Amino acid sequence: MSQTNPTIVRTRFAPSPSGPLHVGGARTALFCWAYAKAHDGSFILRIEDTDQKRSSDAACQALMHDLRWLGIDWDEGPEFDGIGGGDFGPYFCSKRLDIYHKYIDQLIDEGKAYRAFETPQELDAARSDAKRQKHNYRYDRSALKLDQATIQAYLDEGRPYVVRFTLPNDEPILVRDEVRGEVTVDPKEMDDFVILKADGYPTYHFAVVIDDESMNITHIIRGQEHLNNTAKHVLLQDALGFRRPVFAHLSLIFNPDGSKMSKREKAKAARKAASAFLQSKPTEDVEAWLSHLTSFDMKIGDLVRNSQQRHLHLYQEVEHLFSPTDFRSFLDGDTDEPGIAHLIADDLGVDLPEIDVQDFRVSGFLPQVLVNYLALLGWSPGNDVEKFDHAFLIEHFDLDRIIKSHAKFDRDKLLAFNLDAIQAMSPKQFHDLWYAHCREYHPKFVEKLSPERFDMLAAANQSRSKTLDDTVKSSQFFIMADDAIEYEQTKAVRKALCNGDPSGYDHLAAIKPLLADLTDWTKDAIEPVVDKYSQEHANGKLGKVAQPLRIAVSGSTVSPAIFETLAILGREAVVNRITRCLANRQQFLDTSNA
RNA sequence: GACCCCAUCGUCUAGCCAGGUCUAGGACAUCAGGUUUUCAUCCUGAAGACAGGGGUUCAAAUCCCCUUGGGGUCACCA
Repeated sequence: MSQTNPTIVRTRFAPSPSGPLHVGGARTALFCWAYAKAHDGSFILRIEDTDQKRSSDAACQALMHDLRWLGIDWDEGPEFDGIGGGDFGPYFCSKRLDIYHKYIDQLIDEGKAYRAFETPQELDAARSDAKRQKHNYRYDRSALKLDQATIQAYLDEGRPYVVRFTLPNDEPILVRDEVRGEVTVDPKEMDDFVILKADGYPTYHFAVVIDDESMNITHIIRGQEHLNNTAKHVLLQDALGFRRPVFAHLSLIFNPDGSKMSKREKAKAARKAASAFLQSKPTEDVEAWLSHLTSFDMKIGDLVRNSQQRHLHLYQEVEHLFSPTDFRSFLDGDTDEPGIAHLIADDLGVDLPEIDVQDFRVSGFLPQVLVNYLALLGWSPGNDVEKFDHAFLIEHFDLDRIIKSHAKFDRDKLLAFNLDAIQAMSPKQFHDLWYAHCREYHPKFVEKLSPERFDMLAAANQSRSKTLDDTVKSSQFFIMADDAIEYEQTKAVRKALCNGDPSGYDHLAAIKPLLADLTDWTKDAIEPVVDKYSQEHANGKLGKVAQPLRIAVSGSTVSPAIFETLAILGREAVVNRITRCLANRQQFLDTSNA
């Protein structure tokens, strides 16, 4: 874009602190940030907390935490973790009420806005009437016909009112959008919209216009859901004599099935899991399960530390426990409360779809990978370039390569990118990251493994970790008690243990003393012993011996490379587990034949 | 329903604005083969798209129109 005047680029991300940061919001923030940085400008974070009922400080903190985790730092905005501040504050709408009121008064004085006294109920009724008669609802401007004496009388008696903006004329409204081109909106599609709510707070439309002007915002990059609203903003800017910033509206991100990515996804998945679980249960069991669920202590802090409930959100400040009634109405689909969805999912051991930034964090995605992927979802640098970092974005990002069509979120591709990034790390980098992830979300891993063993496990897992979390899940047997290992009743396990002559069990019995006698318990010492054994007794087929060993120590056919696995577990655990596996031989044969 | 936006492999996209070099390129996923002590990797290969119809033009994935399909907005939410 040609910048003819030397205006300094200023972009802003203006989220509402009413919930966790959604990937869609994160992408908007990323694009605002990238554009500002690419043009030597400033990126501003402003908290749009004009909805008193839904805003919370905890959500705001979580939001900023997520932004910083992604590496999206703001030049101006709320102070947080060493950044923020600035000369155009306050950066919370709720602290700018006097500014809004000044402009509201101005508009009323100039006859460009007026007070209206209808109640929300009256308006709802009028709206549903209009809907029934199949025509579009527009506010009928009856408050405009009120004479001054009546208005004064209403004000004197303290009747609540809103302020509406008077639509100026019938001229089509032209919005220039950097990604969509010129969009015209017929004012007949709008009505005298509310700019000040009865509680004295401005609506989004009003606050955003005032704030963007007073904070010198030059470029407004936001989701396409605001495209229609932009006409209102333009009208307001004209009425107030404000400058008109550059607009760029981003298309939305969807689920692979084409549905909108929203918190409802979590509720849907949790309900599905619950109904599968409840299917065959008698009524009393359902009751018992519900009361079991309500017994969780929902205090923040504990929640996040508790690995069983690691998905529960930082932002949630739940004062009271959910009641069985809450759960029931959730299961009936009357509410989509994500807290309940996570409780159910954790209890049932199912994964919920990741839709919020923090979901991706607990799932073990790397922030730079998420940023890379998100940038690619709606923007393309061209030339088949796909992998890039923050610095590349700062260098190359611009509005002209923003994609106009909607995109579906492809989790498999994200996963592939994450694996690539993990494999590209140095062993030390991976170790440190994996350690931090375990300490945060799986503290038992850090507590139960000695540092030496933890280090070995990290090294053994790096190249097979699609996320920081998936190898933690598949490595549970490393921290289990020897007698807690359960042998999977699967075809693969049976085959490895029972088939052939000698069978896997026979090999285990034969190799056990060789391992028990090993004095130097390292990968390099174990390997030749097992290799030599398989040369002599299994036609050199290492798998014939390795698989039974793997099952004996882990309970399943999946683990890191076998010699590393044995080395990490230690001789005592390995021998114990082989002994126990052999002792279970008859029982295993009986039950697996049954 | 009204208005607005969008349309290239299953998915994300390059190519489109400045029409020919496009028998449409890449990535993820899929399939086949190979490597490997399991899983995951890794290597090689294959299959796979210009939504449909009209124009404009010597020439259209590229420009225009219509249809169809998808999405968004229509709050004292943002």
